[in-house]
Amino acid sequence: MILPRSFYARDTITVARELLGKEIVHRGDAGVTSGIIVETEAYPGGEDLASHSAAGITDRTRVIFGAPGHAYVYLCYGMYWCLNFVVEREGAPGCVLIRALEPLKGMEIMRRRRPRAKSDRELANGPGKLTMALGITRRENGVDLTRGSLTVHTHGGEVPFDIAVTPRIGITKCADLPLRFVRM
DNA sequence: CCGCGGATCTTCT
DNA sequence: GAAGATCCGCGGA
Repeated sequence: MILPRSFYARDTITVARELLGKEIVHRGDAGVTSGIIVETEAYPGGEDLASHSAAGITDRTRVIFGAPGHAYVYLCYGMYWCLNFVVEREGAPGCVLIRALEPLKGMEIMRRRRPRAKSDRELANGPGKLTMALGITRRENGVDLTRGSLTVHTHGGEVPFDIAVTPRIGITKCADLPLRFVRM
């Protein structure tokens, strides 16, 4: 089942936690690839200076202030694409960074896109790696996650799991907030 | 396994 | 003009 827009139209931390265990599916030119979300980070906006939306509405951040259930894709360090999901109600900023996937469908396609991966678990165990594995680039910025080529689904047969909570990785502002969530 | 530095370019100051 | 939500290869333990 595709997650409905109401799933995303909630507070950032709740959505970041509940995205763990869900399946991201991308239908690209090479075929279908997918993976289970195992690591996320919350970027709630507002007082959080680490959130891109702290800069206000700009060409880059406009999508973060828009309707929930859309993708926010940006270029990191000039070389890597990072995938976020827009959350909170329309007009309120908030997004969730997808930091790692457990590869599921289209493993052959992902291996071709990630020639440097020495094992299957290295295919998508990082924010830049998972966009490479799924073939996600600027083209996907702003797309609707409830229809189209990039969607998020429930994943049946999921057994309960623990969630580890830690500070977010690789930031300098608001670096101590416990906003990173990892499926154990 | 761990730490270090280079690559590379968009965005905001 | 500088920083930045990263990755990879290298060298050492």
